[in-house]
Amino acid sequence: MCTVTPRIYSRQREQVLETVKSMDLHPSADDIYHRVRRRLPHISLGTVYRNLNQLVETGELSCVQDGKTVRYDWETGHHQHFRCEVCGVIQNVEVSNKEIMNLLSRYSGMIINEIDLEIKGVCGQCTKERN
Amino acid sequence: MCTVTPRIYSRQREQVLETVKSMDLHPSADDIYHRVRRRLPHISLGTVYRNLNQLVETGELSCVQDGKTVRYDWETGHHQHFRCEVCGVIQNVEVSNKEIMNLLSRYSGMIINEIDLEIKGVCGQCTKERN
DNA sequence: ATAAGAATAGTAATCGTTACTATTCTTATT
DNA sequence: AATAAGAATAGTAACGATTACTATTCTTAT
Repeated sequence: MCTVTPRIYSRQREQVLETVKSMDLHPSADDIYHRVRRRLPHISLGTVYRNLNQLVETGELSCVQDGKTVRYDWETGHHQHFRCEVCGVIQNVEVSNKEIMNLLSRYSGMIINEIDLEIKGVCGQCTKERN
Repeated sequence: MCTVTPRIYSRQREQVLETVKSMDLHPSADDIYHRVRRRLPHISLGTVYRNLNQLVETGELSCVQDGKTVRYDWETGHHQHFRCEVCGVIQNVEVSNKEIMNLLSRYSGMIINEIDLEIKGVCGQCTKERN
């Protein structure tokens, strides 16, 4: 039996989700707040946070920790992150978890549930601009 | 010519470093503050933060982001982290960067400087206790 | 002994986020 | 359509981690 948390429609949640989907990857809650306010000028920051958290819980969005701030992402499939140390952009990259797990085979006492890989470097764009 | 940032001795910095070295891995700034106060009861939290940041900059300590708080580590060599989702412990694990980089060979536009891998799961201790 | 300027203690301020509360909105039922 | 239960909201206060500020104290080269 599959109990779904009862959830009521709200224009605010709809707009938060639509807005994240319309933005480049990895906006912060504040970025999203300012963008949503174009459509719903009276929405409050707390509402944005509450809905973002909920949407992450239900798997409709994913998120990454970026220093002390959380950034959101409409790509929810399995992926890892590349962060450019020059311009700060975060790009999604795909590395198979299975391959990473193979590298960890020597650690046998623990159960591995999730792998978070962050690659830091200089993105393609910034590499070009440096020359 | 190698210019070293002028840095003056301070009992506080010495104790911060000694204290981190004497603690289990990954204490937070606040953990360290409370421990250092046993020796230097008048040290201020700001001083602990300032010195921790400095010690990380000079490579005498390393640090990991843990949610919104930073945790410190006297192991400065190359290593990755395993985080237990049950007890919250962070353990250092070693995975060769070269092997991970091989998995990323398809991403050719970017320059990779650093790899941050966080593995989440259940640690050996918690696995035992569950049975 | 002295002077320049690091470093400090203590406090206020910042930032991202969560908690609280009175009010408004959604929805199932009539 | 009217109603009632309880989600969700706006607005504000509070929070935790961290940084900034400032007058005072320490360290060190001279």
